[in-house]
Amino acid sequence: MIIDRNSPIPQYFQLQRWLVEQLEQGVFKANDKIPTEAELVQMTGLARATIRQAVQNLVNLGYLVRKRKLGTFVLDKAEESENQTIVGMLLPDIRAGYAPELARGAEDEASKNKQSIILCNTDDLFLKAEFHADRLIDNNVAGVIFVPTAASDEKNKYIVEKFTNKNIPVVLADREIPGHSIDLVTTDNFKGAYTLTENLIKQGHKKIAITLSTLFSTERQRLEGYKQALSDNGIKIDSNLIMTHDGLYAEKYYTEIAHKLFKQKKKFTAIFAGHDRIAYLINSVAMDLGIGIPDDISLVGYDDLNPSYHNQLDLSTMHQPIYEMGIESMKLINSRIRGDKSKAKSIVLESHLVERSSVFPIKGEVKKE
Amino acid sequence: MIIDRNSPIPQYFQLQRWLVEQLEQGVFKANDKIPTEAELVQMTGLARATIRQAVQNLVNLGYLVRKRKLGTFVLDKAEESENQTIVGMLLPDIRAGYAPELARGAEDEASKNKQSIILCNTDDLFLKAEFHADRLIDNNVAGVIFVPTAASDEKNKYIVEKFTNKNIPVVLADREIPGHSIDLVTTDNFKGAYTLTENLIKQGHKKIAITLSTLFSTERQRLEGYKQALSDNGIKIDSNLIMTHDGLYAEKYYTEIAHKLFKQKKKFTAIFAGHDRIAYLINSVAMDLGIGIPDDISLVGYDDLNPSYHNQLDLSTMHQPIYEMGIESMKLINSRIRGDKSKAKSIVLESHLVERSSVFPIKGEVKKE
DNA sequence: AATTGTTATTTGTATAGACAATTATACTAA
DNA sequence: TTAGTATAATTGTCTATACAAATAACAATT
Repeated sequence: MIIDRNSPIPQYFQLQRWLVEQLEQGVFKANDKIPTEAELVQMTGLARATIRQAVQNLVNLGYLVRKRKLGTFVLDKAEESENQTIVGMLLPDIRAGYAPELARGAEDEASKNKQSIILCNTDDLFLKAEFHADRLIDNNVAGVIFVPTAASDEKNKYIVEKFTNKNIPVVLADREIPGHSIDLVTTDNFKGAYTLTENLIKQGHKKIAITLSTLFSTERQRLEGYKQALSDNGIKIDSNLIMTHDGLYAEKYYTEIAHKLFKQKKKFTAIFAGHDRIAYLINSVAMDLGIGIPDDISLVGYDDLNPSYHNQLDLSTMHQPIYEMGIESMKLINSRIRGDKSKAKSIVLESHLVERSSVFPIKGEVKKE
Repeated sequence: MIIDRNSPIPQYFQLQRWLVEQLEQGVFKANDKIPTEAELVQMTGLARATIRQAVQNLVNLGYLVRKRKLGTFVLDKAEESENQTIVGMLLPDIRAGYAPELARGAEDEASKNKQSIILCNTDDLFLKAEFHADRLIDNNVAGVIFVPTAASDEKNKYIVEKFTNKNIPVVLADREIPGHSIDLVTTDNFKGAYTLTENLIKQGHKKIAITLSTLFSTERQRLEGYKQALSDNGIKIDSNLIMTHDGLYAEKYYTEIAHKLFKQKKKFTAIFAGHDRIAYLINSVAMDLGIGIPDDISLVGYDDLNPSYHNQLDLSTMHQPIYEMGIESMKLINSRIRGDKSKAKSIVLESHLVERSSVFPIKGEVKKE
């Protein structure tokens, strides 16, 4: 029996639930006609007004459409809702680093599905991320692409859970949250840094300085790759050459670090900058100090940002497919929006070395493959 | 009388309209209790079920809340709707030129009001702008910030009208649509180019080449400013030194143009690049050709993009307050969203000259102020 | 002072029946 | 063939009535 007249649950609501069940089980399919009100009266024994109340609610909820004289029909939920969704995107700063490229990749993929992206700048701060998260939830975003902030893993997890608690899927882009299994699209920063460092070693460099921030999983992994490459090549790790700091990227910091490094110039022949922006900054400090790159010191970066803009430096670097990262993040979030409940995925994209002219091979020391 | 029983308009709908009218006229104010169903039965002579139908619709539409035993109350529409709005932003490419800075300014101002921004890349193409416009309308944006595309004025107007026909206000950012009076936030490109050109003249340059696209109002105005400055200083305009093209920005074009220019090197001493990206490209062509800037040729740009990134060139340029342009665009669209019906405004922000070292003063020719 | 019970008020759910409006379809007339 | 017309099916609007459920406010009890 469809309706239990002794239940405390309102009968119109019982009917409503039953109808939704039929829809979800595919008994009534998209564009099908459901039984007429008269038929439902027969089937349930309810008054027509009660039937109408249930059906009206489902019309309001977007499950059904009524057509005069024709009957009541099932709306194609997928068509109506899967498109036209809005996806939130939380990234550090749309002006800086790889963010524009990432946003563009995501937006291009979104456009294909007639989706839209709401863009939020976190400046890598937990509080801003939280603020934007609440707004995105209020705006009923269907999913979120999140570049974790510089805050602790717990705090980043907290942001993710704000969404997942409301059944809004989240995909992390670029940076992971260690110890938590969440969908992720990134590159292999360990491997990339390993390759980059090994390339320096092959060109005869043994004393390689590195400078980066420890706040982000990506840069920490690059540090590990660097260390491993040194170890594997029998080079002792010199902690004086590892200049980490635990703050956000700021010109002031890295200018200081660059100065400190150059003061002990004789101790190293190459610098591994944590990312391209650091590399460009180091280059400009070097110019100020009259140090030539690559003549005096070799320099590599990581990211391969917009090389056309600052091709005066001609930086050797590890190219990350940022645009593709945006696309893949969007594809993954879409599969979650469509209801893919499988366990968390990590999509790891391939980086590749881009050799330009900021590395000077040390004569007589170049190893052959 | 509230209800006209002879009208063909359903009585529940008449009542509904009457209630909305009362709400809008402030007869029932926010958080007020409206008459009970019993009272409305008395007032209208309708059956309670009909009353309920009208009230239920208004509950669904978010005008009212029902509270058992207490009555039915007016929701504070303003609180619910004025904030939480979404503003659309149509710009050429979030990766390129001033777009990131503009987007960030707009987003920061939006955040203050708990608004969100949907970002769309038009690539300066009419068809993409149209596609995104439809999506923005579907997403019920409350307003739109639009950087006109490279298409004709009529086509850009058509995009604007798509929105205004649906009562969605539009603010143009940076570029205007000549001949159409629409809210605009920009800088004075004529004056800026005039100042920039005059500065070159003061430093002894008389033969100044210029290269830019004629597709955008901004660049056309810069050309006019350049011409006027030459005329006012008694310098004849040499059409051989004006290299315009009527396509979108593309490295290929400007590389060609730069090569053409440098072939007739002796005819000029300075180049006015239509914007910074062109300037950086010209610089890199010059480097390839072994031409020194500023030693052989002086170079100025327009925009003052991210100078920290490519400070090898140290470009003299006209600084445009792009971030502020984003903020002001957002403020203006918000005043329209809040219902400001006054006539179209043009907000013109101040640019200023940034003198760096890409201009070489020609000895003995420098004029004094 | 705190708890429990009662009452009146108001919205919530439900029935049975009537007529109106709309429109796909079939039929009819030009 | 086309245009108009009737008809039947179906949803849309409306009435009158009844009882249920929730709860603020008050009263009674402990």
